[in-house]
Amino acid sequence: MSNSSIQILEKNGLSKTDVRKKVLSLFLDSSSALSLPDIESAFNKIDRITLYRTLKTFENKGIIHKAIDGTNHPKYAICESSCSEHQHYDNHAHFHCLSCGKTLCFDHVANPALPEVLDGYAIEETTLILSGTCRECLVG
Amino acid sequence: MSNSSIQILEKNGLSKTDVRKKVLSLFLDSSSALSLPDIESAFNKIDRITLYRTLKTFENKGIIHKAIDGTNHPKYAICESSCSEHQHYDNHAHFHCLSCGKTLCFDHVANPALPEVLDGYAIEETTLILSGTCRECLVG
DNA sequence: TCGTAAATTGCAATATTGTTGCGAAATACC
DNA sequence: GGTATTTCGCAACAATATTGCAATTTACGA
Repeated sequence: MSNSSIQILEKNGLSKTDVRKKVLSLFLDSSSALSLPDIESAFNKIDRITLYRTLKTFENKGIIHKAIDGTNHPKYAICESSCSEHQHYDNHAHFHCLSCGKTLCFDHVANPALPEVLDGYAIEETTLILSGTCRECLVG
Repeated sequence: MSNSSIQILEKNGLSKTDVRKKVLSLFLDSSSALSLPDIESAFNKIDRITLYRTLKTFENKGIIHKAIDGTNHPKYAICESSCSEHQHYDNHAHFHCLSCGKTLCFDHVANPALPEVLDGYAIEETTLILSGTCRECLVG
């Protein structure tokens, strides 16, 4: 259990409970976005309901963000350090591997910028999903 | 019940059942993408399981396509006429209204083109979601 | 138009995913 | 160390999705 998970909890004014420390460590150690079942199966015994609430708390605080990958199953990943309770700045694309199912943050690919108004529609946010085959699966 | 729904069924070699004709008409008449509950509530009595299967059949045949809008709830819309059982060509963005929840096809906004390989990842498809406030809600 | 084979529908049962309330336990803090 | 507050974990429940199977409907040749 890394030290930084405790630091993150402190920084965000969250109490340092076992569940939070464990889940946060998992995110810090993981290179891909995690779904609720992913997290559940990473521990031998963890309450699903607590997990829902923990993820919601983390998301509200700007510690993790939803990684939209088009699968209709929410996944989460650690946020940029600039994210806060008040605003997320995770303006990057996510890559979804159709072979292994993993979803990764592509921090180096920004979501496209669009005019604020398009055909009378107010565009507040853009989300870009890339899908294909990841490096590991290509090497296979 | 429009005539074209029957034509579409014939073109795709599907038997012309009541459910299929009704659901297809609804799609043809609708300006926005439809979720399963949307369709369910449009008719006074329709079996949910049949609906799941009908949508899957239509999707496989290239009659409708999933409109990914980041909500984790699948929605569907009528495909381009060029779509077939073998290949979908619906390469456009979808707009999701955060106010009324409706999702629309933005046929005039193409999904971004990306290199086939990026950092060792094979990109097979890109998906673009625009979210904001739709025309109707802005006026509203 | 009728009869039969094949496909589709709708019900039952079940699995999966997500939510709410509340008492028990853990944490924060004096 | 003791107490107020927060969090956890169980129970119950709601919503969403899937599978098997018998009954109905459709397609189609006679």
